[in-house]
Amino acid sequence: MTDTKTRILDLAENLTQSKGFNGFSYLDLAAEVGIKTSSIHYHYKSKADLALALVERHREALEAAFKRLDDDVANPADRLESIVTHFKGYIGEEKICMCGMMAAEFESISPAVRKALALYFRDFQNWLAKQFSALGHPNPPAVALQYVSALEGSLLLARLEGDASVVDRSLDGFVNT
Amino acid sequence: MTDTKTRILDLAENLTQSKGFNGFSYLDLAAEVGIKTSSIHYHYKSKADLALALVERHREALEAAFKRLDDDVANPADRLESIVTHFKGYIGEEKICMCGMMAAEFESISPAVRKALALYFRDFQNWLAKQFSALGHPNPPAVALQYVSALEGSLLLARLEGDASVVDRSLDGFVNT
DNA sequence: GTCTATAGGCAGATAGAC
DNA sequence: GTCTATCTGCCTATAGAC
Repeated sequence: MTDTKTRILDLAENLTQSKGFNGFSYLDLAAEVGIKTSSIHYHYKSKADLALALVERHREALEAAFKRLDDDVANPADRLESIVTHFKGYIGEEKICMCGMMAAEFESISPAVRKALALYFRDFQNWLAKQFSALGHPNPPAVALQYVSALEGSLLLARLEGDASVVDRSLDGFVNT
Repeated sequence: MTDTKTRILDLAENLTQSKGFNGFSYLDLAAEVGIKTSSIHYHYKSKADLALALVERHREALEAAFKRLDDDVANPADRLESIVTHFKGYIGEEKICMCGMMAAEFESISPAVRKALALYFRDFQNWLAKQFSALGHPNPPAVALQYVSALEGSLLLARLEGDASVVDRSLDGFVNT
């Protein structure tokens, strides 16, 4: 039994990934949760507040996922594969990366959310750089940026083509085994 | 003196690149063109019609740009650089690739527009593959996909960071000179 | 926490005059 | 081609009762 506030956030995350943060309304959330829109406002006063909560929780979840991978998976190449598999899973549900979506909606989000988004991608790159470093790459931060760019772009193309293998093929060659 | 229909399309293209296709209204267009919303409807009966016109014109423009580059620029590496410079120019205006933006808005666009978008990216990759082929790459179509993915993703990140060099760095290494 | 009721604004779209 | 006028519907948000 998850509490209402969490259910709202879960739902909002899903909708953002598929339709974009501007692609759903408080009414969509309310209908699905089974309450009224005014009750959604009780939990998140404005939609901008919801956006910030969404990105901040997502960044924490990313950090947690990294920690888990670092603990459970010995090989850096396997860690990368695990992350990619996660993102590939979005395609089957016609979703993309939530933060990639919000980056596309850059013009309509608040400075606070922009900062949180930038932080998300920097965290992502920092962790990737560590993996590439462990794999012996000469310039880990550079490869990390290329990797994130290719991943985010490939998700757009993969959903368009309805083919998750686009993600694999876009990231092929980064890990030389 | 450009005609009204073209001015509408130009304006819609700009707005799509910055705010997204769902981020502007007929009222935005009307105010800027200096006519009423009903007049916009005269030129493009529905917003879905406008979307299709937008993508189809954009694909034709891309083809024309490729033809010009093929004619005017001898070195394939220089052609690629020219294309990248074009996309980098978007960042200063807080814009991204129009078709990348629409790909993010995938869920809210018609099947016809989805098809047109897919065609755009396939054309793009075909031309890129030709350049990589001329440069002696062993697997041109594969590199072409990686290149487009990295380009589209890097535009999202570059605008977020307010730094066009993100695009350069994301595409570094594709052309080995 | 959730409700009812309501506000003010904007969306896409159409009918018909000029 | 452009206008006025208008429709229906949805949006975010708030006040106040329970």
